[in-house]
Amino acid sequence: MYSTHLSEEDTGMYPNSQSARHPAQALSLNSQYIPPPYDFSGYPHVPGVGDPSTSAWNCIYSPRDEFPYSFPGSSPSAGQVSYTSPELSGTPTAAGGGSFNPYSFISAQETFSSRRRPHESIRPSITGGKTRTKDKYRVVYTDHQRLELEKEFQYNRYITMRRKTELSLALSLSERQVKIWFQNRRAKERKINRKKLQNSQQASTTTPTPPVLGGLTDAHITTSPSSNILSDAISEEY
DNA sequence: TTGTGTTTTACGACCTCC
DNA sequence: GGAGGTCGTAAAACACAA
Repeated sequence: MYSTHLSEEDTGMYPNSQSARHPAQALSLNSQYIPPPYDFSGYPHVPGVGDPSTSAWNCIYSPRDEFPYSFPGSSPSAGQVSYTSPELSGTPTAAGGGSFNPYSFISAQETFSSRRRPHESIRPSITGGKTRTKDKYRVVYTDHQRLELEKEFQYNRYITMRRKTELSLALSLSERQVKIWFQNRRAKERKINRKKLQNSQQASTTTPTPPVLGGLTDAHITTSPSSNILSDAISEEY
């Protein structure tokens, strides 16, 4: 039923995927995309989660050499993603001592887990494993994995090759999993935005009050990593 | 419990771009 | 041709009301 070829990159399907092109520069959706000037001195986008100057952000996301794109109307400096949800507002502890794991947001992970409590038995130990097999159709990512992916997503809707590689290593996921997670995450955001747009349209037709989400359109999700949409979405989802 | 609805991984099909 | 994009979907995992 399902092909078993998956996890190509676990076996090296994309061993050196150094594609020259970035999707954000090529896809049609790019009509919405405006590469902003990036001046990420530090990592200002997740105030509640990481103060670049004091937290693990510093070492992990140290000067992002690779974030050539962002979202229309957004500027990272203005884009203060607010992890308003309790789960996401965990304060990252200083990066875990010594060993190479730039993603040790221990407390964040813990707080993140308040809602979902995936079965331990199926927790992914996917490193290099197939993920859609008969007895393991899909794995459930750990809260930590999801938190880090989410943070990256807040920073940028489209992950770069380099960050994908870094994340996959740090989170013990394959690059393919990271890529697909981002695809799914964008789809989720579009879905949320569509829903909100519908709701606001309905509201505007049924009530005299102006729509709260003025100007919000799906396409523009894109607006900013720090958009209310997203914050809301996060709040809703986690 | 269990039934039901929603969310989360993962994929295939198809598209665009280089 | 190969990479990654969206879209639609399958099925597991999960939440929650009855």
